[in-house]
Parts: sequence; structure tokens; C-alpha cells
Amino acid sequence: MAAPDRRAPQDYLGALELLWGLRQPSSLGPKRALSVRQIAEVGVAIADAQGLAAISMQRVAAELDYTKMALYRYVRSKAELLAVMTDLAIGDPPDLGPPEDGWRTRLERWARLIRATWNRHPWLPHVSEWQASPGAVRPVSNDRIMGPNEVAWVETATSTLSGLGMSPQEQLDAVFLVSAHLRATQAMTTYGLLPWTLGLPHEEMLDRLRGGHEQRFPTLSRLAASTHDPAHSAFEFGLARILDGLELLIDKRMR
Amino acid sequence: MAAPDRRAPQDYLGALELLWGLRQPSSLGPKRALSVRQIAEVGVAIADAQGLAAISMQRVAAELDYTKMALYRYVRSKAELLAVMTDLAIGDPPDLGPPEDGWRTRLERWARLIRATWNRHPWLPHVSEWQASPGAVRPVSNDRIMGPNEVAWVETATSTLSGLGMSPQEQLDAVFLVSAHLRATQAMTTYGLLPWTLGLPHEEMLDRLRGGHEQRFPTLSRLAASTHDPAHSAFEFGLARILDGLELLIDKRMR
DNA sequence: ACGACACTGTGTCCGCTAGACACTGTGTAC
DNA sequence: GTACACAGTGTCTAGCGGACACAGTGTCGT
Repeated sequence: MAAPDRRAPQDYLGALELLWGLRQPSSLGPKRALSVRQIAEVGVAIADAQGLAAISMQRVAAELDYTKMALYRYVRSKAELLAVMTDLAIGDPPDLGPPEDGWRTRLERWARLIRATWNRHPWLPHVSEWQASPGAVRPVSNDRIMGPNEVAWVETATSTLSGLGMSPQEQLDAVFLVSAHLRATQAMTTYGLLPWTLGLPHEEMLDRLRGGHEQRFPTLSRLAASTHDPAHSAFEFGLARILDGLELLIDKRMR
Repeated sequence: MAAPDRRAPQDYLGALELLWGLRQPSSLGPKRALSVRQIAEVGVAIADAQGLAAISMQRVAAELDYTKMALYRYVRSKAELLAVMTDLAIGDPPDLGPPEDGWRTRLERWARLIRATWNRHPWLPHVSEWQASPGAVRPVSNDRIMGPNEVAWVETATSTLSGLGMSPQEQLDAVFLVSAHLRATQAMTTYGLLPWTLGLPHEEMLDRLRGGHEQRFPTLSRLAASTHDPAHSAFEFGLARILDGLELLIDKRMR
């Protein structure tokens, strides 16, 4: 079990062990100067300040005045470090208020609380994306391995939907639906950019393109002139539609 | 204009020029042996076969029997290459059938056609994610710069929603909503993994975790036993709810 | 015709990344 | 008190994106 060469068949098993506290530290040898927790905290601080791209083993180690390779005594790979950072940053699941408030209110609260958390740690929704790219054809995991905190958040969300005639599978699908929307609109909020424009930051470029493309893309061209806040709009619009759709289903099931 | 040191203020302007055909190739000097198109085609082939992680300037150049640096005569950065690859792989926008078929049918067709395209090029939805990570605090662009083909797809989608009492902004928000759901469920389809499990591929690990966590995560634990196809379920469930939500809005507006 | 010059593709280099491995020193268990 | 498991370090590799200098090539203006 603790045989060093008994490597996990997939990388993510390591992250699993770590996240769920299944890695037993030995009592032999010199005392450990650091802890996984401490390393992860530093990582979170760096990512908060400088973004996910600033996270490298070197950088994190330097912040702790240790060498890069020292971190590998605590964490088997960068992916593991990110997993722990993620669960740490997510933190404890929220209180959504009493069930009497109704599922819609509570689920919407959940959504806005996630949004708030992601505003504090804008890199959070991008962690899973990172994992997908450096890996091979099949990434380490599709979505990352979830730690206890993240699972607790999801559990909290699904609990708002129990007793409404939805199957557990449907409950999870619903939470996934909301969460995907949150993730998609988060980047817009963080960076304040249009999700889809003609891709035109420069007036000059805009004119040159618009000239030939107004008939080709009538709706989008008309839209380019609008002055709405796209991030706020997309988030609120989508959330309202999703909740409406869920309400329709629940009404049908409860009827 | 062509002064070499007049660098674009943001990197993405380069991609813009390239995608929209605003880069004028000079008539002087030796003939170009390659073309951006040709390079992008090779890139697409590699990404299709080996995933996005297999795309490196070195790899693409090797496939063409040229040196890595030669590609930089055609493309200013890897980000530009990916942008061109993306637009190439997306291809021409689809035919959604006559307007008489109704907005819901046509929009749903659009969604399934995107899904089909992404099944052919599973790396497509991950391109924007790639861009986010190696960049600085603020990525090259939130969503990537869109090429003509991608813009055309979006235009096609928004066109299904015109004349239904929705503002252009709302039309775009709606399309964004559908698209975000597609993107989120795509990875599940491609890799066939649960989006959210307890993160347990191994029975052994599952048991060890489940032991202590059944009361803590009742809904999810119950779910771990279910045998549904999570990818199909999440996609269909979410799409139905979104379209229901949109229908509700449209009904209200048209009443 | 011819030289100036803009351009293409190449080779070399840099700084960075994740991680493997061998090593020294340290602390505990027998 | 000694054997051994472990902690942290230094060195190394393979790979990445990309800057830059260079040699060869083709097209202009004269």
C-alpha cells in the first residue's frame, strides 16, 4: 500500500488520496517543515494575486523559501497541488436558508454564492481547463477530482431539489446545468469582455470589418452598437431562463 | 502600417487580421512555400488525432517537414495558429431548415449540429481554455477572437430568434446560454466520464470513501449507484430546460 | 542589366516549465 | 547505538514558445 513503486493506475488517484485525507504521513525520518495545507494556501494567494498562469512549482516553492523539488514530498504533481488549492479556495458549503424559502430562492442563492466565491478567486473556474490541456489525449480527468468541500457544495445544491418529484439523476443534471452557466458567465464578469462580438476592440478594425459584413451578419452588427453590460446581462438572463425551465418541470411533476 | 515594430497593442489583433483576411502578403522576396491554410489543416489533423495537447509549433512544423521557426512567418504566435485552426474546423454555418419549422426546432437543430461538429473535432471547445492558461493575468481574450465561420454560426443561431419579441441583446444571451451548455456537456460526451461523482473510479477507493460519507452526502451517494448515461442525460436534460425557459419568455413577449 | 532591398526559411539561443534521480543529513524505531 | 526511512537539495533532461541573426532568393526601381 505504501510501497513507493505501487503507482496509481491513473494520476488522479493521487489527488483523490490527498484530498480526502487518505495519505498517511510517516512518523519516521526528520520532521516535515511544511504541510500540504500551507503549500496550498500560498498557491491560492499567488493565484488570487497573479492568476493561474503564475502558478508553477518553482514560484510556489520560492514564496516559501524552499526548492521546487521539496514540494514534491507533499504533492505528487502540479495537478495534485491545484486540486488541493481548489478545494481550499472553495471552502465550506454555504447556508442557503430554511427550506421554507422554496427551492428556487435557495438554488438561486447557491448560484450567487458560487459567483461570489469565484469573484474572490477568479482562477477557480479555470482550474479544470488547465488540467485538460497539458495532459494527453484523455486528460487527467474530465472535470477535476472533487475534494470534500466541492462535493459538499454540490450536495447542498442538490438538496434544494429533493422532494420535488425529480430523480437524483435529474437533480444532479439540474445542478450541473446551473453550474455550467455560472462557469461560462464567470469569465465575462472577471474580465469584463464581450463573449461574442465581432471580436473588435479597435474602432479602425471594426470599421474595416463592418463595411463588408453588415449584410452578412445583420443581427450581430446591430448588436455591436448596443451598450448593455454583456456580463451582467448574460448571467441574469441565463439564470432566469434555467430556473424558469426547472420550474416548469417541477410544476409538471408535482401536479 | 506594415512597419515591423508597430506591434498590435494587444496580441489578439494579430489573430483578427489573420482570420478576417486583412494580412496582405508581400509580393517581394522568395515565394512562400506554405500557406496559413495549409498549416492550419495540418494542425487540425494533428489535434483530431492526438488532442490539443499534441499541438506545438515544433510538432506541426515537423509534420510539414519544416522548422518550427518557419511557421512564424505565417503566424505570429501559437494563439494565432489555434485561432485559424478553430475557424477552419468549425467550417461553414449549417442550414437549419425553413423558418416555418419554428424557432425551437431550428435552435435545437443548431445545438445538435454544433455537437456533431465538436464530435468530429473534440478539441474545439477546449481551444478557448488553452488560451486562458499560458497567458498573463488577463488572457489574450476571454473568449477567443472569432473568425468568419464562427461568427456565421452565431449569426445563424440568433437569426432563429428574431421576430419573437426578444431584443438583440437577449437573442445573443440566449444563444450564449445554449452554447455554454453545449460546451459544458461536450467534455462529458467526449470522454464518457461523470461530471460529478465522488470522483471514484476505483471500487476500493469508493468503498473507503463511501463508508464515512454516506450521511454527509446522501443525495450524491444515492446517485453513485445509478446507472444512467450521465453525458446523454445532462445534455438532453439541460437543453430541454433551457428551451423551455426560452419558450416561456417568448410566449410572454408574444402574448 | 543590375544593384538595393524585402522577404523566406534555418540555426542558435534564452528563459521557462514539469519532473526524475541521486545525494546528504536527520530523526525515529528496534 | 545502529539501521533505516524519510526530508530537502542540486543536477539533469526533454520539451515548450519565441527572439534574433543569418544566408539565400526573388522582385522591384533605376
